[in-house]
Amino acid sequence: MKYSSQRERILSVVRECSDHPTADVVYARLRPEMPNLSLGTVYRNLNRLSEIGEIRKIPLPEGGNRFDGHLNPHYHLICSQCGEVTDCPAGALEPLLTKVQADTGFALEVGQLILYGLCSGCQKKAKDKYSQHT
Amino acid sequence: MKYSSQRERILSVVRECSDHPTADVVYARLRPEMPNLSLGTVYRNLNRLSEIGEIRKIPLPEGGNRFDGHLNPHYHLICSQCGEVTDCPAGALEPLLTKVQADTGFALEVGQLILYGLCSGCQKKAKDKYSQHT
DNA sequence: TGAATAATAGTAATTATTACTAATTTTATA
DNA sequence: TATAAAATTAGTAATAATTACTATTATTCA
Repeated sequence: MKYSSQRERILSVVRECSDHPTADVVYARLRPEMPNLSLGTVYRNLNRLSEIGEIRKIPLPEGGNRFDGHLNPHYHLICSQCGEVTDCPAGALEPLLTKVQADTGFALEVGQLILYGLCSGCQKKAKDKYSQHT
Repeated sequence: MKYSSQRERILSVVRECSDHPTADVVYARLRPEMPNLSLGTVYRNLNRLSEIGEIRKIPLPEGGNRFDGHLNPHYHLICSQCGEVTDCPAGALEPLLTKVQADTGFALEVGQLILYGLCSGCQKKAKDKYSQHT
């Protein structure tokens, strides 16, 4: 793989952001400094970087992908309501992963462990909505 | 929600198949008996059925969704290589769900617990590939 | 330095999905 | 049972995210 300044900046942006940007967001953030950067280049490089393990790809339940430049073992919680992606340290999950592996023969990728549910904010909102009617 | 024969058949097909079909597959399976069924109708109904909890939507990492008509508590293992979706009983994971919930305040949807990794078949293939060079 | 190769920009194409609208079906009621 | 209101459908057009294509540009290493 040859060096390219575009790829270097794309990697930097993903590493510096902690908000799990989409390809589009990475593109928007780089446009000011690289006015003729192409969106296709962003997609191509995000995919290659995640293939070689420099970053992680996070598929969203509602479609689309986000990217994560932090490689420390952690998993992702995605809120089905607001779409927020939260990081959680993987530590507590190690025994579980071992168990799933033993039970199923499936080699789990910790970086791809994604849990869907409702974040505490949206749980509260949902509760408040119901209590209006009581 | 009003009754419709299309929705009834769509639900049946998803319940009868254990292969987690996509909207496209459901459509293809119903076409012979309902020649002017519309793909949009299939999408609309699969989404509504999953909203009301009659079926489950399974987002794939590579994009696209699959659907599951089996509501017993289980989670899904998705192979990053071949895309195969395997069911696993949720029993083994209960402690995990409790722990994640306690740690993060995140209300996990068991039906949306999706683990990505390599299935045993693809692990074997990958291993065989490497051993050619040794 | 310069040939070989990889990467890019810009555009077109693809894929899964949703939106739109007129016609049809369902349902509750007279 | 007829019928009016509302939901649903078929068929088509539109959208969104992503990939493919190609001529040009940048990198590499001999």
